[in-house]
Amino acid sequence: MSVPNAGGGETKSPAGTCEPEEPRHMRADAKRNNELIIEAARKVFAGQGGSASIEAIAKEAGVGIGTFYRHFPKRINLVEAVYRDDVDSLSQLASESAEQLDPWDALERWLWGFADYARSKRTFLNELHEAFENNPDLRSNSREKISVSCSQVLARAQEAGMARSDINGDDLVQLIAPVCTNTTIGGEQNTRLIRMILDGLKTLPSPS
Amino acid sequence: MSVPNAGGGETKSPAGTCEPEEPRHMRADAKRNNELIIEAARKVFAGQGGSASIEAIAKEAGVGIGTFYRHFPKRINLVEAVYRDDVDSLSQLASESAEQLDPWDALERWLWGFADYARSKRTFLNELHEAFENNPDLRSNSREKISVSCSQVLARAQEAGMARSDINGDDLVQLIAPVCTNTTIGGEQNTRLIRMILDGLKTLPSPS
DNA sequence: TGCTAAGCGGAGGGAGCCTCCGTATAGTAA
DNA sequence: TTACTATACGGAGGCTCCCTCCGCTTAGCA
Repeated sequence: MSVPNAGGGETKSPAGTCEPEEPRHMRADAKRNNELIIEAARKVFAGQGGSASIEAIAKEAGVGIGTFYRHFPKRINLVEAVYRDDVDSLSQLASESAEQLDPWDALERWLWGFADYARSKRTFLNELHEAFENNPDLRSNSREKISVSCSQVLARAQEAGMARSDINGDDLVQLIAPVCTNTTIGGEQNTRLIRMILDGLKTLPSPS
Repeated sequence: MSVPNAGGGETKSPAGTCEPEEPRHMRADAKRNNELIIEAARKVFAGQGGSASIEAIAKEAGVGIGTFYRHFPKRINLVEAVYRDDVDSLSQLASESAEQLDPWDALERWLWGFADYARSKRTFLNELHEAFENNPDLRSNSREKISVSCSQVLARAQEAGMARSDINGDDLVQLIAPVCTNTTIGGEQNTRLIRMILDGLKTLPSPS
């Protein structure tokens, strides 16, 4: 969950020097609205694309414009928050799947989750690109997190002999992401291609 | 020179089926304004970035808003026109250089011209990306044109024994473009890197 | 020289972004 | 429970930008 304005201070007060262990209390209503806005933004971006108006997002979230801007002073802050939240969800999905499912099912569930994530980025690639430019760490940190999550479920399946071992998490992510973000690949084709990748992943490498 | 609304018809009339040999007469003032707008847009985009206002561009061009929209009904049409014009300039530069200069100087001059072109794209990469999405042919056609131009000057230098022969136009473009579009590379560093590439290009391949 | 298709230009409607500030309330202390 | 206040809410309104519309102007032609 990303809370750019956490700390509740006025916009003018310096926020850079706060002690990290004491993230300053946030009122329950503020926290709830923050989550509502991110959830609404995800929905509206998916429906209307990344250029959707802030008014529409605030309305969908059921909050006023003023509240919106208190939480996300710049539009880019919102894009970033939605993205961070998506990436965090993927990390969580990896942990949950690993706890609850057998190794192959956990891997498959995570990969489908990742495919959903990647597909959802198609509608606001430009905005995301801008967010990356605005904050270079965002890209590298997220990439790292995703790679770790993928490796987590993949390694478990590999150790159980359920997935081929000549591929790593990064490879897999690089293989699936483009298939999902490419706008010329339709939904049905996308699903078929990912199924094929999964089948390949399940197969032992052919002797060269 | 790109003239999206050439033919002077109403916006509603279909423009896709025109005969290429008879581009329908365009009044001299219209042609002049079209060129003025593209030139102004290049200047304003370079100074203010791709999100510069259309008002600013029209003002720089010395034309009214109405005139602007007669020439470029959508903002994206302008981005496309500027880009096409840039690419055409590169083609022209290749031909001119080949006529006027010795093979190596022609190659070098074209490559510096290409570097300028690529650098100028940094300020409106997002807009360009949008234009490519809007019109997929734009990307492939432009890439092809640039590749041809580069090959034209490169081949001449190679035939004269002034440039190594184990590299082709596409390679060279792919090598230089990222160095120029990368926003983390400063102007001075950029120049040094390109000089180094040029030196490498002049050198015979080392035996492996 | 006069005609007219083509082009010019800017007022103004509409939409979106963001600020400002009066009102409401969660959390706390007594 | 009550009273207090730091924190948060919300929307009117100012600003900017996009684009349309339509009356005025003029290049090019007969």
